[in-house]
Amino acid sequence: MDGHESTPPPLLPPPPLLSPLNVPFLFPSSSLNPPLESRQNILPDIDWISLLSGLGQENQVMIGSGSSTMMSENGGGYQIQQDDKGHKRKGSSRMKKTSRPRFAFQTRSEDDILDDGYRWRKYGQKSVKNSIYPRSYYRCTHHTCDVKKQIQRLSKDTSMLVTTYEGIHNHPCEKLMETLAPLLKQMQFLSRF
DNA sequence: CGAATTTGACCCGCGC
DNA sequence: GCGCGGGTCAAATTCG
Repeated sequence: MDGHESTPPPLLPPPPLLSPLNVPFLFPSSSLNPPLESRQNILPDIDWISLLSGLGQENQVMIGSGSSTMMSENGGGYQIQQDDKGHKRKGSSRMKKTSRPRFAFQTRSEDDILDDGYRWRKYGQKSVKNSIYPRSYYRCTHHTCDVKKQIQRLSKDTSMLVTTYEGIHNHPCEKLMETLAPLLKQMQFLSRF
């Protein structure tokens, strides 16, 4: 029996903001904190809080680069969608029927696995219709966390990767913490003066 | 040797 | 009811 019926409280913003590492057009540099200017250029102001709090309804968010609204061929944009059309399996022990927040976004990446700071375990792979590439299914390895994600490459534009997150992490991002730890220590040290 | 991945089987919803 | 498509399970295998 898989007795985690209660859905964990959302603690973190959705992954797209935390997952710039291998996505050059999101944040061109390896820096975790790019200058505000360039960030706004690519990523318009998003009210993630209200976005997350409105999970009861259907939501769709599209983000384009600059003034263009749609994701385009020039490699300058990406697209975010959210929906909560959770699939249910009644009477089955396999899945909960609770609908969970889902975020889908496209990234332009050569790498099949984009490093978003969380640790994932692959639990399935399926070939999908109308696509020559298979879809991969991942689950967050954190014991208390039930977040899933699917990754699929577009057959139309093979450099595009579609990532769909389902659920919200109820724990901090390990790699991010790892990175920030020495920084925080130094800040603590400096703040004593 | 434990953890992660692979992969075929299985399950379920949906359209016809 | 049946077949198809998509999602998950779990045993076998690989990896670190």
